[in-house]
Amino acid sequence: MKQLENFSIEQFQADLINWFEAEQRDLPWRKDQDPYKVWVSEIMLQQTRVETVIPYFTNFVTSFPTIESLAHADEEKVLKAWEGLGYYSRVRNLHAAVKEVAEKYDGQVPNTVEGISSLKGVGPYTTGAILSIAYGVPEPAVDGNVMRVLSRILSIWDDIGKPKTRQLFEEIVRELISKENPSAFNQGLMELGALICIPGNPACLLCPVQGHCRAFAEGVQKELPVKSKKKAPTALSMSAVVLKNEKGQLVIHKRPSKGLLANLWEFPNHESMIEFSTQKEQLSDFLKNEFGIEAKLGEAFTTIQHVFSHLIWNITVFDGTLFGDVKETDTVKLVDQEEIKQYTFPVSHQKILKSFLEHEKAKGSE
DNA sequence: AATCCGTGGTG
DNA sequence: TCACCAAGGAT
Repeated sequence: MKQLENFSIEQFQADLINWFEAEQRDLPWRKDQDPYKVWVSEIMLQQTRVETVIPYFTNFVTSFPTIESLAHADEEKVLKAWEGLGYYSRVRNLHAAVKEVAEKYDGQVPNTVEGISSLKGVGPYTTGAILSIAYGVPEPAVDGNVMRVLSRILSIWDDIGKPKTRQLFEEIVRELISKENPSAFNQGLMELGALICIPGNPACLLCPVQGHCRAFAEGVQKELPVKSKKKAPTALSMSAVVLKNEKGQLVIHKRPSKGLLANLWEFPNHESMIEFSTQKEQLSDFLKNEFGIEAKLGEAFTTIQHVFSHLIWNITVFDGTLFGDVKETDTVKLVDQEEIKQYTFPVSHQKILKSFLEHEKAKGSE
């Protein structure tokens, strides 16, 4: 492979692994090599920072310490343990995959590429990560860190935003990886990317493999990796309503099982026209048509902006009072302020609830 | 291949 | 402030 010509592979492996063994962070998923816990950590770490994951991981493996316990756990509780982490299909896929492992593999996480990669939510990166870390199998685990680090070390100018580029790096890692310690090698690359070879201003003076780095030798480390820009998120105008009955209960709705924020609960809301003057009428029609709800809508007591990776919600939030009763179903419920804690809400609707409670409090103290 | 899918931290 | 981003996968 031409990218590795004149590259000292064995010395690089040794320098990287020695550094990792000496300097690696003390992280909760590094206390043992339980394949289940390695798996959970890798799913949580997808597109999510280590500091964010730590408390979620600790709580999750305490609540669901084994494959069996997660396989038999209630869906609502599993989702609740993920609340606020984002990318909620990860936990739905993890739950389904763990059930499959419990049934098909007698609770043993597979140790082959075919077995692991066929599990829901487990792609090329996670396959390599579990195999190398939990089982010591020399498979590449190419994530954003690995592409950034190797782009610099080998001075590779391919766009890491392109799917094809990941395959190139997998081929490179197949030749580069330590067969003796693939776990430390793969984790070392990622740890280096997280601590030293960071985006923007890499700490090259502290780098254990500086002597191997072609980008550093050429002084172009800040130019790498090449990464194409992503499309800007599109803004959406939304209306939402916190509806209360005479008992103080609130109306909540469960989102569909597919798509954005699947299976999470929310306050009734819909996309609305921008004209502020007609928002309340639109919302009133929506409530009647969608839920058969008759209500007296009050004031728009707050506006909330919530930014997703590909969307921006600008939500105008009304309060309101129910007329008569609401037909409760699997997807529409009336809950009091204690019961509501059992339901999983996206952060955007947590903001709505918080704002509503402050609004009520302020009204009450007038 | 390009887009969808969350959230919170950062310079 | 805001553009970028962080241990990706599914479609």
